Amino acid sequence: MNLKELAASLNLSQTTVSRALNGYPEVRAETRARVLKAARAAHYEPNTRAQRLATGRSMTVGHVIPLSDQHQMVNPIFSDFLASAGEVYAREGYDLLLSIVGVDEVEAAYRKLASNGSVDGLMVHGPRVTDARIPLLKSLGLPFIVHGRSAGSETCSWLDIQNRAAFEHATNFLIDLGHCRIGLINGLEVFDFAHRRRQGYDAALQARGVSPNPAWVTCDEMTEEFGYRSANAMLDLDDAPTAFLTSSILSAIGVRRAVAHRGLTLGREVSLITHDDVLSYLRNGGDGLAFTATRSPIRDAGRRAAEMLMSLIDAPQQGPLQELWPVELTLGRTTGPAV
Amino acid sequence: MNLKELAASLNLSQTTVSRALNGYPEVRAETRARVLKAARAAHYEPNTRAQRLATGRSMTVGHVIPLSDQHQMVNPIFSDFLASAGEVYAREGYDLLLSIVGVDEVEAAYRKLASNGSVDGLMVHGPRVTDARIPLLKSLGLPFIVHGRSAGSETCSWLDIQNRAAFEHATNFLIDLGHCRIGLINGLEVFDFAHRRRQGYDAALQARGVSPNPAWVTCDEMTEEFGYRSANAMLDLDDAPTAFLTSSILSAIGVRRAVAHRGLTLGREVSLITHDDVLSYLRNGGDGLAFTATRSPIRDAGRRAAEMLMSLIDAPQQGPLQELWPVELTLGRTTGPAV
DNA sequence: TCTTTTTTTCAAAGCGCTTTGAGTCACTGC
DNA sequence: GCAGTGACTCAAAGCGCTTTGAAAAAAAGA
Repeated sequence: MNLKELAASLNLSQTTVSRALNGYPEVRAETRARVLKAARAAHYEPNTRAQRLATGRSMTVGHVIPLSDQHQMVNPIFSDFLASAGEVYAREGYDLLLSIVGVDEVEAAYRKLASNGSVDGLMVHGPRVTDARIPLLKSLGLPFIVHGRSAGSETCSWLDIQNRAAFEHATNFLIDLGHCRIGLINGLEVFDFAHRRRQGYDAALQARGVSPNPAWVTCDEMTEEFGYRSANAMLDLDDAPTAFLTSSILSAIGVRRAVAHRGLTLGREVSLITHDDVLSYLRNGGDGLAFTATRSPIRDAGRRAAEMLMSLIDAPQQGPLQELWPVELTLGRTTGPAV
Repeated sequence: MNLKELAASLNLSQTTVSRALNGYPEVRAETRARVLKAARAAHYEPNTRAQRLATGRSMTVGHVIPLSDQHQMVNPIFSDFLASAGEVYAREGYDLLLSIVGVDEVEAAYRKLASNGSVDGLMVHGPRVTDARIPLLKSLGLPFIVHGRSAGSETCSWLDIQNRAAFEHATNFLIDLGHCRIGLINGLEVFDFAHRRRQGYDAALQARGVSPNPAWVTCDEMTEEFGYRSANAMLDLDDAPTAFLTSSILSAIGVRRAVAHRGLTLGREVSLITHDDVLSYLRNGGDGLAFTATRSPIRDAGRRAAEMLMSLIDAPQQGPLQELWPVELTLGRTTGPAV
């Protein structure tokens, strides 16, 4: 059943039926009711392909997820981010086009999405400190939101959290507890979030006159194993850290394993603060998991970023939308005074 | 730049240009080269909306991800499954439409996707023991692949692993080690995979004359916390299990935490076998994580399921495609003889 | 009653592509 | 010299919808 047939069955023109269905005012209430009833009865659904061609809008937003080449690894925050963003899109009648591409095909993917018109807007994940995608997207003229920041993002729209302040705060908190050997188990510092966290860590150490040590800092994909390995290696040092900062709760779990394996206890001999994206299947809180953490729910970010994108698509000429969210430090059971 | 303009700039008709670009034979090699060169120079990309309307194919596959209502939780396997499936789609020139919907809107979502023609095929996630989606999709006439099985899936296409056999095997293995109190920390048994795993567990106990105990079985969303809680509760019993089976590595990590918390060691006082989907950021193996596990990489499943779907879209009339993958039991350091 | 305004409906022109059916042109072979 | 064959190319007809500009019908005003 298509519009033409539906119109014929009602003895109306396609125009009238289309207007009736789309809520235009130039249709008598009685006629509209008749049309809606018939449409429902016939299970009529307008063909999206035709609709999109006719309107020139694709009613689709694109998420391009870069797949890190070596490990073929998908950042575990994506599923939660996508889930919450997806809800917003669905509510607004938009489709979500997910594009999974190797890290060096990302640029080509954006270019293609833009030029073949298959999306009305884009979400940018995992921005790097300097990121070729930002200038590219600016030049393409498609609305986009960056989840995070990057060089050149002053003039574009983004949603980010205070990574630097959060880690500065966390580091200070550990120093206040008497720790002066603090390990940082960070994400890859080519990524802006990790770079900023490092800056916060460095700044706090410097401000408090605590001397840094390169051996106390590692950066990599934030897996459990990476946390375990890093903590193990650092704990083997003569001047082993007495406290750790991790950039992901998965790495924190790895640190916990390394610590437990040595018969030590988090919050006693070793302290740990992790960043917590509040992943739905890795809740921090109940039952003693309770890492002391800088918390910022990724789902809230996904939801808000999607809303911002919708708004930008509706009114592309509006100035850049930028939101910088504060991050709270929540106390768990993994921090205690230095022994 | 659109086809019309491109054709005009070349003094050719749209037909010829279209044929040249799409590799049809009725074009002189020289002409084709000229067209391709001009297209590249002008950064021409055919408008997908128009292409899809004209061809009647949407070149899109839909993944509908049900969001469990209570916890708003996304199964962590989805991101890996999507990533690997997405690669296949990209390679074949298909888009991936991701639809995140509440668990009771799933049916409506499928119905809509089918009737407005926005996808050429569908992937069905998380089938239940009896699942209304299966008969619905059969009636809709869209190609689809079920990741898992369900009542009525005998006549449709699916890819599944031997859940029942895997857990029967694992249970037998534990019994062979002398364990006769075995806890099962399962997923929600409304889901087919969990139901089958339970069957395997039950069957092994029965066959070996080991008496079951309802207190040794729990089912829920497979979080870390759930594993921790379940193990804790069971270890508090007078007749506490000496071994555990878990349906997810996350729950296994929770069990490990509970066990460690009591000063016990996995592989010594308590044994543990987990199912391992080989999630990219939760590798089992290196550095002592090494759970004894029934392994089945979810990425392989995603890739293969996507290939099957592509094949089904290309030739929808072909008989149902069904693959049942064996699951291997790999030894780690978390199993040992009962004490 | 007749014009003017408003309401309601319509025919037809796109949107940018693919594909059909027909045409042109240069070669063959008889 | 002419039909017969390939090799190329083209004009035009969709695909199913939205939207414009115009017309018909109904209501209002003079």
